[in-house]
Amino acid sequence: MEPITVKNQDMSRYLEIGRTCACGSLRRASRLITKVYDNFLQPSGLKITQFIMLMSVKILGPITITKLAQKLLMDRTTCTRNLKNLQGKNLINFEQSEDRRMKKIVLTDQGNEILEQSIPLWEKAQNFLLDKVGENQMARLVKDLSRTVSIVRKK
Amino acid sequence: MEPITVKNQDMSRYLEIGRTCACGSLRRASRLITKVYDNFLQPSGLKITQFIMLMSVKILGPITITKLAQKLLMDRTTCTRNLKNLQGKNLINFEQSEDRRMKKIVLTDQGNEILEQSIPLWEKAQNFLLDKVGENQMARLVKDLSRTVSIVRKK
DNA sequence: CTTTATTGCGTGCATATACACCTTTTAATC
DNA sequence: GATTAAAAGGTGTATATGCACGCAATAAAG
Repeated sequence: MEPITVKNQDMSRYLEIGRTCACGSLRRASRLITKVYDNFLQPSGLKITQFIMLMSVKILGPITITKLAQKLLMDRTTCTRNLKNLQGKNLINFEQSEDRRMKKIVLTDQGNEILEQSIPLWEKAQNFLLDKVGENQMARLVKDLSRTVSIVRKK
Repeated sequence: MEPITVKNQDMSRYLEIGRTCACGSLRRASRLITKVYDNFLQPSGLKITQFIMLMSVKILGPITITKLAQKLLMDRTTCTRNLKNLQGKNLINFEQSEDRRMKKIVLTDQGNEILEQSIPLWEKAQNFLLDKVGENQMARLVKDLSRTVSIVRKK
C-alpha cells in the first residue's frame, strides 16, 4: 500500500498549489471577466483592452507611450502595438513633440465618438457583474486588487 | 465658464469608470502578478501559464483538451496551442483514445521532472507575494476571485 | 439503417503580452 | 565642445488569447 499512500500525499500537494496559486486565480478570472466585457462591447467594435486604452488616453490627455504603459502596468512595447491597432481604426493619433524622442498620444474625433458610444455598453457589462456578484463584493475585489498592485509595485 | 464646468463633469465620469472597472483592475493585476511568477520561474524555462497547465494535467490525470480547457476557463483552441508548445518541449504528450475523436493529455517523464523542479520556484513566487501582501489578504483575494468566477459562470 | 445532431478537435485570423536588442535624441559629465 | 549616460521609441521573436469556420467520429432520431 505504501506507494499509493505516497502518491496520494504528493497529489494533495499539487492540489494545494492549484487551489492557492494567486496567479492562476487571477488569470482564470481575467479570462472569464474579459469575455463578459468583450461580449457586451461587441456592438462598438472595441474589445475591453481597447476601451480601457481609449479611456486612459481620454483621461490622461496627450501622453507619451511610456507613461501610458506605466499607468496601465503594461509593457511599453505591448502598449505601442495596441496603440497601433487603435491608430489603424482611426481612434487615436500621435502628435510630434518638441522633444523629438517622444510622441504624444491623442484621441481622434472618431476615437472620442466611439468611446462615448461604448460607455453604455461598458455600463451594461459592469452592471451585469454588479448584479451577479453584488455591489459590496465587487467593490471589495476591485479595492483588494488595487491594493495588491500598489504593494507589489513598491520596491 | 460653462464649457469648462461641463468638461470637468465629464472627466469625473471617465475617472469613475477607470477606477471601478472590474476588468481593468483584473487585467492590470494579472499582468503585474504574472510577471512576478514568470521571473521566479525563469530558471525552469517555464512561464506561469505553462506551469499551471502542467500542474493541471498532473492533477487531472489523462484528460481531453476540451475538459482541460473548461477547468482552466480557457478557450479550447488556446488550450490546444499552449499544449502544442508543451509538447514541443517534450513535457506532455497525447494518447490516442478508444473514441477516436479525442486524445488524452499525459505528462511525459520529462514533464514530471520539470514540474517537480519548478515547484520550489513557484513557492518562492507565492511566498514573495504572501510576504508582501499578507497571508490573510492574499487568501481573501484568491477566495474572492474563485467565488466571483463561480457566480459569473452560473447560467 | 439511414439521416441528423452532437462532440472533439484543428486552422486561419486577429489581438494581447513581454523580452532582447537596436536606433535616435536629449541630458549630463568632463 | 566632445564624450558618455539616460530616455523614448521601434522591431524581431515567442507565447497567450479567443472567434469563426470546418472536419471527422460518435450518438441520437426517424
